[in-house]
Amino acid sequence: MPRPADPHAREALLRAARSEFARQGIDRARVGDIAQKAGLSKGAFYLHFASKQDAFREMVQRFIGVLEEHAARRKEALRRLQDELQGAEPGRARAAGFEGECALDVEVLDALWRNREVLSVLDGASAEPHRPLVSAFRQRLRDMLIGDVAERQAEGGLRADLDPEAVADAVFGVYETFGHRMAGLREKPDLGGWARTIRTILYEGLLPPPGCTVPAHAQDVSRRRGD
Amino acid sequence: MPRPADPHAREALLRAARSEFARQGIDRARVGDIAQKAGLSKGAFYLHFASKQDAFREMVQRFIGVLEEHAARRKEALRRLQDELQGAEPGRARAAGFEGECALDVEVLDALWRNREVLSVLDGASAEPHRPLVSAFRQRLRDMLIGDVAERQAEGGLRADLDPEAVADAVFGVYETFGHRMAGLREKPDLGGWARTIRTILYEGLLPPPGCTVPAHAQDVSRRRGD
DNA sequence: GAGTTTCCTGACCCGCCGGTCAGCAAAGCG
DNA sequence: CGCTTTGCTGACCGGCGGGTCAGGAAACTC
Repeated sequence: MPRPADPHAREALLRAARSEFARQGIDRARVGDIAQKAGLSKGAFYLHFASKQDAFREMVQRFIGVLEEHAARRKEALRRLQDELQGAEPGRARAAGFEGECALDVEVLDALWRNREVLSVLDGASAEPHRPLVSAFRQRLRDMLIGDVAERQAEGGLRADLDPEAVADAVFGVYETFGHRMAGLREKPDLGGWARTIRTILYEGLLPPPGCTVPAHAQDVSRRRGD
Repeated sequence: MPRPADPHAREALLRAARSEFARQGIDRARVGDIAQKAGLSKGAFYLHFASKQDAFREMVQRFIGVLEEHAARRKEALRRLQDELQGAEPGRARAAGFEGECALDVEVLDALWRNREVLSVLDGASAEPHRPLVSAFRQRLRDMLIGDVAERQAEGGLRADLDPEAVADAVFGVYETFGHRMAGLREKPDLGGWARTIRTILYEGLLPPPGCTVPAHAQDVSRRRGD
């Protein structure tokens, strides 16, 4: 009669793996330390995973699943929001649309917060032999984002004079930097505030809005200065 | 009479080191391979550097120097541009200012292009024991950027209602993603186009500009949809 | 309680590689 | 050319750690 595997072993090993990967990087993380952290042995690790790299692969695949789930839910929620706001007065629709979208962004940021160790690990895994897996992961996210942007541009929601790939990369970059910020925090930040800031920067840009009290001369010239 | 060191040895070793670091990551890069790539021996490597980590540190410090030099030159060039555009008609000043700034951005992007291997290395060095050095490097860049943003906000060039740290992080994120793009390219991209695209996204945001032909209703609702 | 099967353990093996060092030779002066 | 000093070489050493495996024990059925 076969002995059933400890149902928690695999999860514990994965949790320990990502913690050690985040702390030491994949290459320097030791299987012995991972197993010990999980309360198991090296042999147990190798029962569940073919190799360290295998554990890393599963960690990434799970994270992809999380992000794709969020993307699907967000898409559907945006559609429902759009339907709800039809017929509403443009001003109210705009404000409610913005807040609604920010609320959805908060969910994504929350998922990033809960997976901030994974973000750290992925950060430090851009060289061989991890590169193919991480490149594929990034490209998958990028493709999702590019599709989104192109769709929004086609329906007039985003300016259509910019290359969707460039836009997607800019958006990706902003989220990634905010993801980095999470790595260094002990407590959950104000994700609502982050969502509004990110959305404002991405939608409206960094220039002062029209009607600003700065002298037109100073504004016209310094306005084109950069970061 | 002391034998002078080969004047090219250190440079050759650093070039080889960054190439191998970019390819394999610091931890998996082998000193034997680095030395061989430089046309020298392991012993020669250890004559010039205390350790692999030491070579990495010098690589990062040189890159900081490059970026700081560019930041200083850019600051000075912007000041000169500002003086030149004083008294000019606002419309012309704005357009000329934008193009002038893009030209300066091209120089920064060019520096990133020439150091794209370093960008790759830094990408993959976020775990211990490299973390302190890389975090310090990033924080230094971030501080420069935050200072810039705060200054621009104070003089009305950038909208002042956003946290300068958040703005700096967003800008940093965008440049970083475009830096990533460079890693995968064989030939220099159209940096002028990149500069304009980045500047447009950061200054004006992703929403369609006023006067767009999309129906107001569709625009008002879908306008608040996101990435 | 006995028997069977599988899970888990942790000692072990082997290859790898960072860093060392004895010795060779290049550089340059007198 | 001889001598001195230092740069450079590459064999060597020792520690490390990925992965293996023989054996113990847990799980479960009869």
